[in-house]
Amino acid sequence: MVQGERSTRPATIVDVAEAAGVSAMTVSRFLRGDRVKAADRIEEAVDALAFRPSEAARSLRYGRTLTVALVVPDITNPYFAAVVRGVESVARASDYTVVLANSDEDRDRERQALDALMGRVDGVILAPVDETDSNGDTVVAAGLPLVHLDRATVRGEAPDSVLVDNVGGARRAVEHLVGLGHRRIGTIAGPEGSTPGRERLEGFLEGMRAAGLEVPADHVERSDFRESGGDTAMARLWRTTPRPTAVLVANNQMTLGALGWLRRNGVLVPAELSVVGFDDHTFAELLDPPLTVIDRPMEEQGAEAMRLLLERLAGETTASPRRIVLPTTLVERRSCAPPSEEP
Amino acid sequence: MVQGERSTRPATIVDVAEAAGVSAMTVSRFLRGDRVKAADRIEEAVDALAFRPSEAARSLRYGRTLTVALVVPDITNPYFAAVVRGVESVARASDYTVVLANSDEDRDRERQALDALMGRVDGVILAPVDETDSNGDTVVAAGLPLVHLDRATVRGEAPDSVLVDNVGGARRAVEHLVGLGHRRIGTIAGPEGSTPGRERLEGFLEGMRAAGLEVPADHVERSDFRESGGDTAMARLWRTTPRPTAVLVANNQMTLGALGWLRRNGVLVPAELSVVGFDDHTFAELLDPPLTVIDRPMEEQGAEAMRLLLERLAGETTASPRRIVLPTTLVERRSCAPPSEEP
DNA sequence: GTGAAAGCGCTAACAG
DNA sequence: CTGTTAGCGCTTTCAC
Repeated sequence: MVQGERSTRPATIVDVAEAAGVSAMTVSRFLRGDRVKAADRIEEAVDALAFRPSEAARSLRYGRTLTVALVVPDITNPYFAAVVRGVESVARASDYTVVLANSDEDRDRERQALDALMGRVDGVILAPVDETDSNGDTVVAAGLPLVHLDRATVRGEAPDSVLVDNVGGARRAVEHLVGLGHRRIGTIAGPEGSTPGRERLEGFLEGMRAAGLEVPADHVERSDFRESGGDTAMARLWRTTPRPTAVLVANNQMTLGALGWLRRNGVLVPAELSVVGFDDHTFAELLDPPLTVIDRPMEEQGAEAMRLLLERLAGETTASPRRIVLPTTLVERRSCAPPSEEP
Repeated sequence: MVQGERSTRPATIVDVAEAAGVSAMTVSRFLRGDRVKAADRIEEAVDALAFRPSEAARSLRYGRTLTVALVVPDITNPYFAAVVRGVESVARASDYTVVLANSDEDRDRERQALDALMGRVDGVILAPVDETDSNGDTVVAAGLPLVHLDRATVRGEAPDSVLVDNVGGARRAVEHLVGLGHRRIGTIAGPEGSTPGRERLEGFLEGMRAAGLEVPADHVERSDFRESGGDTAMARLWRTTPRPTAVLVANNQMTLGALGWLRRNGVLVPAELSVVGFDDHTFAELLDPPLTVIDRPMEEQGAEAMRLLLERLAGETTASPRRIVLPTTLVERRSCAPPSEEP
C-alpha cells in the first residue's frame, strides 16, 4: 500500500454488508460477537476491505469515546512515567484507551490541554500544576469525571483523589536524621502552591517540632521542583551560619540539582552533609553515594487513580468524593551518616 | 456544579438554537465566526447552557478528528520531552491537537498503542522501537499519513522522516578525541535494531578508520540505550587489555550509567578516561566533570516532524517521501583531556 | 436469525 | 442574512 493512498475512502459497515450479501445490521451484530449465519462471508469481507469501525460514528452513537486523558505536569519526571505505567496497566484490562498530555508545570498549558481534550475523552486523571488553581473545573463543568493525582486543589469541588502520605514521609525522614544524631536539619521545599510542596514542608516542620528542634528561617529554602532550583537553593543553604548538618530535599529533580552543587563545590556527602531525597529514582542507586530517599508506590498510585476513574465511568456518580492516601517509606542507602564533630 | 451531575445531558446545538430563538444552522454559523444578527442572544445561550460542540459529531461530519498522535519509546528520556515540545509548538499554530502515547521500547506496546489510536487521529508521528519492525504499516494501511521521527525503518514503505546526522556526529566525536591524542578509543553502542544505535556505531567506525586506527572487537560494547546497560557495558570495557583511553557512549541514558560505574569504581574522568556522550541533557552540565556531548536540535526535530505531517494532512499526498536530516554538533565541556602517559 | 427505520449532533448544499 | 433538507457511520428499537 502506497503512503497517502487515501483516494479510496475507508470501507464502512455498509460496504462490508454489500460484499457479504447481508444487511449492515447483521455485520454490526457479527462485530459485537453475536452468532450470525453469514459469519464466514462477513469475516472475509472485513479482511478484504480492511474494514475498521469508525470511532467517530461509535462515539456519536454511544455518547462516549472510550478514551480517558492523563494530564501530568512533567513527563520527564520518572515518577510520572511510573504513574503512566500504572494507569495503563489498569486501562488495558478495561475498554478504555489512555491519552497523555503534558502541562509542563504551566497553568495555561494545562488549561489548553484540558480544553483540547474535552469532548474527546470520557474522563480525566489530572495532576494539577497548582493547588489554588481550578482548571479541573473545566472537566467537571463538561460533566466528565475527574480524578486528582498526587496533588489536590483547594478551590472548587473536591473530586476523587489519590495522594500519598507526604507529611508522614517527611516526618519519617526527619526522625531518621535525628536518630543519627543530627540537630541542625534544613530542607529544600517545593512550591507553596503544590500539594507535595506544602505537605512535605509540613511534615518536616512537624518532625522537627516533635524532636524539640528549632528551625531557623534560613534553613528552609523554598524552591520550584526543578533541578536548577535545587542547585541554587543548596548554594544558599550551605552559606547559612551555622549551617545544617543534614538536609531533606522535597523531590527528585531538586535533589539532583542539590547534589550537583555539592559535588561541584567539593562538599562531601555524607561526611559533611547528610542528604535525604523525596521520590526514588533509577538514579538514586547510581549516585555516589547512593541516595537515601523517601519512596512511594508510584505505579500503584496511577493504578488506583485509574480504578477510581473507571468506577465513576461505570456510573457510581452519587458516591461522595473519595480520597486515597498511599504510604511512603524510607529507603536507606548511604547518603546519611552521623554528623561530624562540631567545628 | 457537583461532580458527576451528568443527569442533564450536555446541551446540543439545537438546545442553543431554541434558547436563542434561531435555527441550529445559525448557531453553527455563529460558532464558525460568521456574522449573525442574533449573535448576542446566541452567545448568552451558549454560556447559559455551557454548550460545547460535540467532537464526535464534528469528526463524523468532517471525516477528520483534528488530532494527531505522537508515539515515543521512552517518555522519560529528556530528548523525547524536547521533541514533544517541538511538536506541540507547531501544532498550536494549527488546528490540530496532539496526543501522546508511550511504547516503552516495546514492540507490542507500540502496536497496541497504534491500534488504539487508529480512528481517533488523523495522522501519526512515530519514533519506532525497532528498525526491522513494521508497526507503522498499521497507520499507512488505515490511510493515515505517518512521519517517522529519529528512527527509520527498513521494512515496508518509507514514510516521511526526520532524522539527525548520527554518522557525522559520531565521527566528529572520534575526531575530537583523536585530536586530543587518543588512539585507543572504545564505544558503548545502542541496540542493533535501532537507527541511532546502528548509525552512531557506523560513524564511530568510520572516524576510527579515517584516522587509521584499529578497533579491537572488545572495544565495541553493544548495549540497550538504558542506564543499567551503560553501567555494565562500561564495566566490561574497563576490563579489556589494553583498555581504551577514551569512550563514546551512544546515548544520554547509557552515559549516565557508564559515569555511575566509573565513579563508583574510582576511575577519574577525564584523567584516566575521556568520555563523550550522545545527546545533551540538563544533567550534562551538572555532572562532575561537565560532560562533552554530541548534541542535536531536539525541539527542531519535533517541529519538523509536525510540519511534514501537517503538509500531508493538508493533502500533498502525491509528493514522494521526504527525508530531513538535521545536523549534530560537538559541545565541548570538560570530560575529555589528552590521554595520560602510557603505563 | 435477520432487516428497515430512525437518530446520535453537526454542517454542506441549496434554497429563500 | 437565515432556514430546510440530507447525511456522515453506526447501533438501538421494533418488526418479521
